[in-house]
Amino acid sequence: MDYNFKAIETKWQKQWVDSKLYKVDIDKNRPKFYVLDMFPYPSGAGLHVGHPLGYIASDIYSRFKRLNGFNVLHPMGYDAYGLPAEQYAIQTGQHPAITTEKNLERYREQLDKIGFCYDWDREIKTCDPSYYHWTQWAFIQMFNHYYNNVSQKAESIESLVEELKQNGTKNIDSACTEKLELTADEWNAKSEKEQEEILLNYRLAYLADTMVNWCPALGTVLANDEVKEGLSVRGGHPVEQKVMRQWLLRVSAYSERLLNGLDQVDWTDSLKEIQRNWIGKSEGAEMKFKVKDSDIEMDIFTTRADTVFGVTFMVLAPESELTPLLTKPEHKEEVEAYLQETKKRTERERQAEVDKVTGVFTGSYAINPLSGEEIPIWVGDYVLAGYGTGAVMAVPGHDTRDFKFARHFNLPIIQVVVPEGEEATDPATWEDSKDSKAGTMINSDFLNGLSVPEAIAKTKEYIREKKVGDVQVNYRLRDAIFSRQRYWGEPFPVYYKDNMPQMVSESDLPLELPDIDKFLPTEQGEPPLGRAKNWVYKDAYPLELNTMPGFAGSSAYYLRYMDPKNDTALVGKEANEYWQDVDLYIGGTEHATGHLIYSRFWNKFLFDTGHVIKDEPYKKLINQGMIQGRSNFVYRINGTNKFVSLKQKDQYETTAIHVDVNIVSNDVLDIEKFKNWNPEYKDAEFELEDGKYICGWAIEKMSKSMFNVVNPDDIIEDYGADTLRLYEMFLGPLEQSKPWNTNGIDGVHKFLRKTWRLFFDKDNNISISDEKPSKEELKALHKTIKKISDDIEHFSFNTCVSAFMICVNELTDLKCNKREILEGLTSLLAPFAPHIAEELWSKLGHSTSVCDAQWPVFEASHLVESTFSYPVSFNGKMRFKIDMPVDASNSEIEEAVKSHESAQKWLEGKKVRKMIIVPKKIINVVVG
RNA sequence: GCUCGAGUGGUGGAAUUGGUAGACACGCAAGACUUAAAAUCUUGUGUCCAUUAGGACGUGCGGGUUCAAGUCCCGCCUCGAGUACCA
Repeated sequence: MDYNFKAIETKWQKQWVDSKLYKVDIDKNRPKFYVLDMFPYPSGAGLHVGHPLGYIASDIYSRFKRLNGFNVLHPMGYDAYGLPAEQYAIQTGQHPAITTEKNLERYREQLDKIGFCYDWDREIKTCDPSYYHWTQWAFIQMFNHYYNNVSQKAESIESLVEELKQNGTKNIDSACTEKLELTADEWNAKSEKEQEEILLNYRLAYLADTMVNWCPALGTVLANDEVKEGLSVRGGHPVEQKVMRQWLLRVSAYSERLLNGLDQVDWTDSLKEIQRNWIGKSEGAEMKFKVKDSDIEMDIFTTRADTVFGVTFMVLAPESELTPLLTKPEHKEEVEAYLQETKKRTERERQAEVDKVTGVFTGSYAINPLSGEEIPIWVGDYVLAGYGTGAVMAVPGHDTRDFKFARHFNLPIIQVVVPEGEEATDPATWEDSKDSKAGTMINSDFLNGLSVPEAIAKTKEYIREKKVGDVQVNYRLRDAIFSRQRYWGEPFPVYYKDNMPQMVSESDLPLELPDIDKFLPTEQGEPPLGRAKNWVYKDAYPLELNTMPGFAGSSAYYLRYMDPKNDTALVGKEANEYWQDVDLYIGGTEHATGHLIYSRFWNKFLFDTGHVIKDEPYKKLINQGMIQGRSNFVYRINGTNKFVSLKQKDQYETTAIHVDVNIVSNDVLDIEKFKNWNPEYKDAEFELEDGKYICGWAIEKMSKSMFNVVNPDDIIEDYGADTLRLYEMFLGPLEQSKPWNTNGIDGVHKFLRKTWRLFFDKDNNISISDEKPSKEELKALHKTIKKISDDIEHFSFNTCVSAFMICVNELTDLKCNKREILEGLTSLLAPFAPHIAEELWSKLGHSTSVCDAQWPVFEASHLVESTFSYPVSFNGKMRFKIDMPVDASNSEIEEAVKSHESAQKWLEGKKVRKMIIVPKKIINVVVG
């Protein structure tokens, strides 16, 4: 019996738990290192082989850091609130808490088998009241703060109230829903309720009537990142726009800081780019256009202030407040009909029919503040109410959408920019607008002859001087809608008094989620919490019926891991000062515009209010790739029960049928298992090739319906956890998406067996020599120490596995069983294959865990060679090799090359023009 | 449309700063051991030409820079991801 992975893994997993090997505490004598995985939502399907990829990588890194003397925090928990459990509850009546608990146990069982070094004493569940206590607490803090644009941070609402009392809004520059103008006297004359209403305009957590993404199928509103292409991310149901009174978080207040913070963190460029695009900063000008025969002024935002002389019409969003005000009586009917029509179109239809030009004239005219010209005001649904001011100045000559609109409604087009290398032409002949930002201004009065950037600057200067506008920065980032009309989520710590929201006292937290009999909305259309009995505060005031969204619980969980049992604070000062922030965060890129924005916002808020010491929560972030499925097919001849092998399939009319990948090995079908797989195939016939049935394959999403789901438990059963860990790493670069393919797993399993055999003789007795290792043996080890140390730091785990294979192959060839070498190898291997390493370590005579061994120290002296084998190339093509002493001079090398036997053929009849010698790299002879 | 990333053998992939393209593994082929199978071991395996020796070609395509390009520059093609009437 050789390498018995089952016995070894069971034994050590038990031993680790019993000895609390992975428990961590604050230890001021050692430097800290915090490695975090994005915690999973425990779905009913359990883990498939793709889920642990990132967990294995972070586990390796954690163990590596521990071996290097760091005190490593590596926790795990569950994002336990969520839609699937609730939907299951609606269908079956089963309480989501029960389903969740069941799924969670299954996850734990699967995770335990892989041998992770989590400190389970720090486990977090977002649905646990002792955890969501602090989610509710943070919400209260946000309600009690506003964002001061001058100090660039959150400040208490009391200080704002004080300012309003003293000076009104005069000196206030803050993030708000709407810019208000009030004197102190006006403020002081308001009733308490009116004042509360005004304060909602400033609070960081606020209640407002707002256009929301309403998903009728799910019966709830969704945040922007939960909607893609007009469909809900979960379930793919249509989403419509609707005005509702909802809780929001003023995330937009932090736009600039969220953007700037990206420069301080070590994330991939692509992820930073996704966030930058999502925040969507654009610098431009806000300009006021007076409306003819009216006191109304239209505010518009533009990034192309230079083209203001090319404006030939204005367009309002259908939802704009100005639309009804600017509609003249004789156009009223037409405009109202248009508004009705646009309202009926769903967001999805609107997006699908991007090319369809629609709009209607209001009858009003605006006056161009620069040229004084009168320009018609239209309504069109290509202008969005939610961006900028909900109104645009249309420059059909230089904007594609404006151009289409102008052509469709026969509005004038003026050229004001001549692109580089072109002449001015008649716009009537154009097929498209000229959107280029490089060119020279014409038809633009005082801007004529300037370049576009010069003209933008000059226009901005001009409008400021004349007070017709100002330089303005716009962000695409919206405030996060924070209410969900669901049951399975955190209750808001909010009650209503006189219809105004009030915060539950902090001493009454956590406000626990009540039990209800049915998980559906009430007959009156209230959220499910409307069914809860006694859902009132202090026996008098109704509590909020909405619950918080999924991202609430995941926004500050990394802080809670630092101090998970603290019942007086989210995180205690001592714990926060020791653990500080996450040094390495590993998770999927799908959280780029959701969780990773919200939790950065949440953290910055807590930083502003002095509850945490770091402005950015995640120092380094790595996105592991997605593991796709690799499906297998069998080919049935149509109308028969006969299957033909891959090669022959084109000779017949066949249908490809998905076959369970677990009964296929290296694309060879196990025919007996296939017959038993489905009664339909019991009597199937086969046409083989070379005695085997070869299946076809395709890369598809890993899903039950494609029969391509591979369960880690099965792999562990057949090969062991160490093989699974190594194989997942060996598959390719961590960050790359790739299909799961079990084909190569034999290779890494063989490697582990080969490693085992270095330590044991034929009879499986340990056989270690205490002799001094040879030069070759030392070289093999130290080469590997260097390679592994460097590659782990670069998260290049696949090349680590290769390096181990090379090392073990070399040591096997050298028949090495020297203690010094094998001990070094064992500690190097420990982060990757902890079970076998632990077993070998104990067999080597150690009584402590290999986790606390020393990371081997690389000594360059073992790699020093006296000669180097130079590749010799002629005109860039490698022809032969020549051994030279490393200290050989260039002239010695030149002589040796010229007189070398193999060189004669290449030198014959040619002149050596040059010889390039790169020390310890290459020799290139230029001949001709 | 815009932004970002990637294209290397039959397959997964390696080549970290321009310096031997294809490490390591899978698969395949031949052989050893065995009654047989498994396991293990040995050898070969980019393509084409050549019995061999050897040679030509070769990192999506077309150019360029360089003694030297998978790697740098210019122009394209294909695939993937993100995002979108964002003014």
